[in-house]
Amino acid sequence: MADVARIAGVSHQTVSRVLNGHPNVRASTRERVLAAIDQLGYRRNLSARALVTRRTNTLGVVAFDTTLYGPASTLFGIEQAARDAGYFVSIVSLKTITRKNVDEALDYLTAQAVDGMIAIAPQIEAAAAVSRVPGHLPVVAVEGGEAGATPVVAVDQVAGARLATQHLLDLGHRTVWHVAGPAEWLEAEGRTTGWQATLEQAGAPVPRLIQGDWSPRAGYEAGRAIAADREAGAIFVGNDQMALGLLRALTEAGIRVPDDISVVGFDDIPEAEFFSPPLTTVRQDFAEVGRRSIGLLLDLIESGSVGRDEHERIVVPPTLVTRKSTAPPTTA
Amino acid sequence: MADVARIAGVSHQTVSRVLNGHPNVRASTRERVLAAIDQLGYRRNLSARALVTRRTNTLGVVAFDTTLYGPASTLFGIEQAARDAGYFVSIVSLKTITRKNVDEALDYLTAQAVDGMIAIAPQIEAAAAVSRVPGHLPVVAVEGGEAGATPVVAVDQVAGARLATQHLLDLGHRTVWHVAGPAEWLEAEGRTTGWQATLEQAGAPVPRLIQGDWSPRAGYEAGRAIAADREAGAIFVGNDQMALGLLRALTEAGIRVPDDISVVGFDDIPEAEFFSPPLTTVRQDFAEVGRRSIGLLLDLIESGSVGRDEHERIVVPPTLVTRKSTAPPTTA
DNA sequence: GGCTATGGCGCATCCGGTGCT
DNA sequence: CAGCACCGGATGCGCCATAGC
Repeated sequence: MADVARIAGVSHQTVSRVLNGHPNVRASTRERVLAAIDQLGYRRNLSARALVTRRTNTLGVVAFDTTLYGPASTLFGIEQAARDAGYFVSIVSLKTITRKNVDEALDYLTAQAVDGMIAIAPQIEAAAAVSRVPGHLPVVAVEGGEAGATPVVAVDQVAGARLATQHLLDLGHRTVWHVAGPAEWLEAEGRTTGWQATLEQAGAPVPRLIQGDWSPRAGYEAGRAIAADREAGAIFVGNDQMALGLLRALTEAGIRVPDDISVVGFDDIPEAEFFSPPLTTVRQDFAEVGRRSIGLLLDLIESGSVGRDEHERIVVPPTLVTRKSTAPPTTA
Repeated sequence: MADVARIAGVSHQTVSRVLNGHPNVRASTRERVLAAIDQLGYRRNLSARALVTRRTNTLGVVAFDTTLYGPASTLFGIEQAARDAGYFVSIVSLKTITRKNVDEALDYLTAQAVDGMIAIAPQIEAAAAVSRVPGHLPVVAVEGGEAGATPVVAVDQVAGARLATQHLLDLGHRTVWHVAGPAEWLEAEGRTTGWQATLEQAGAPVPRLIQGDWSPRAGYEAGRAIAADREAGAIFVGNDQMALGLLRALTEAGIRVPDDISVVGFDDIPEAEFFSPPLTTVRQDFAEVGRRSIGLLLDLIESGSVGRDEHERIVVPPTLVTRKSTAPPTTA
């Protein structure tokens, strides 16, 4: 910066003023400074800047299993939005969620002195951990639960499940079975809730819940069980991956979809359209979730508040994508 | 830090020494300092530290379409390895690759004064851009090409394609068709090369290449074309997603896999095992790629070299995963 | 060997100074 | 002479390194 000042024939503080868009600089002076900066290829030292401003211009993100389509997409949206807003993003992705794990991750980001944090906290344990971050640090939970005093941005899982269940009911199915995600996941919980509520509201019987773990394998096993007892005519599966496994199991058992059984998934992964048959599913707008969470976080940061007073909750609506895996029941 | 020093009854210098694991500190003093740190919940200011050490302890990663399984997995591996090594990671993910795009991303990370960079550069354009980063900054390209003087860590695409093609040949197929990824992708290029070389080596005819773009839709269209002219008996598809679309198209056309046509994919995404039929494919160890690239980058950083003298290239071997989508040809 | 004092990293910012209207 | 636009000197952020005790 001293060099720039010398070349431009001004003091280094004038350079600083130009850099920070301060008003009290004559246009011609600004030009000269800019020219010198350009000539030298100068870039200011962000560490020094952070030292005095006490802001690192970095946002921390804790994510879980970014190998899955949902988290990866959300992360992607977050990163885009943050960069557009001029923030750097530092990420920690965890394969498994344990209390220790999450605490370490939050600690890690705190050590880095991020200006704010986003935790993709789809599990109960993670959501709880989020509420333990140092009190002065703005935090937004994505897909977090109601618990704790952290602002949340989430897709409306209950509404999504209602969409799926109602769709099957509307087609004329007597009831709808459900293959759920793991119990610790808030999303699984929301979807189960929506499914059950819709059935009860319609006066339909609520079949026993089938537990899965999001994996295609779990879906496959659920499919085999369903194929074995031949009770179900319509199934709402907790995510598309499990739906894939389930379709596979039904195919192997000689059960035709949608002729014998209708299937609805959740997520609308890019592959879903090419399943056999193409999957009717519930689409989540992950990019929007990313954008909204960054928006909320930046509001908190810029307002200087920590946002834990009035627990804000932004909900993004999902939509139903109808394809070929659902049809009216064949009255046998 | 001054507070810690006061509580411990030493100078702030001694605190610094304890923090940096300096040897010349009496054990009892160290204890006192540690106790004081603990009591105050003190964390050192990394900006201040970076200012004087000129190292930010941050690694930059540029990735493309982290929504896809491959990039997401690689990124995950990188992040894990970096964190294990005590580095923060700052990411930029790009949806599309243009020269401008990539340059901006690299610029962005440079501005952040990262200690080193990893560019997941699977496209020719991206690989070229990588060679333009400021000369003093250590860079490793993942999935980059031979061009430029940047060290590279990559899965051996040619070998993978050979595995796939040879497998089909060994089953007795007269030749193997190939649905390739987009031409600008180095991975697509490598796979095509391996496929063609294997055919030529075996004295098998080389069918015309079918172009795809990695998407299930492209695979679907390729599948329709193949179903229409009924020439192919064995197909090596450039990735699993396209293979899914292709399987779908074949199914619709009443072609049975593997009875009528054998299909091999590439990637081994988690869903592949549950395709109809379960897909024989080539597995890439993305986590290993992530680890190796971080290892290489840290070597460069710690050796103070920039590593552009002897263009190192680390190659990770892929493996064939045999499932149900391939079988000997039915001699009709 | 075990410790303390001093200086400086590169920046922003307060405050005070110059020249002009 | 008041008031403004513009600019520079000094100071300190929290840390590490060097020299000294």
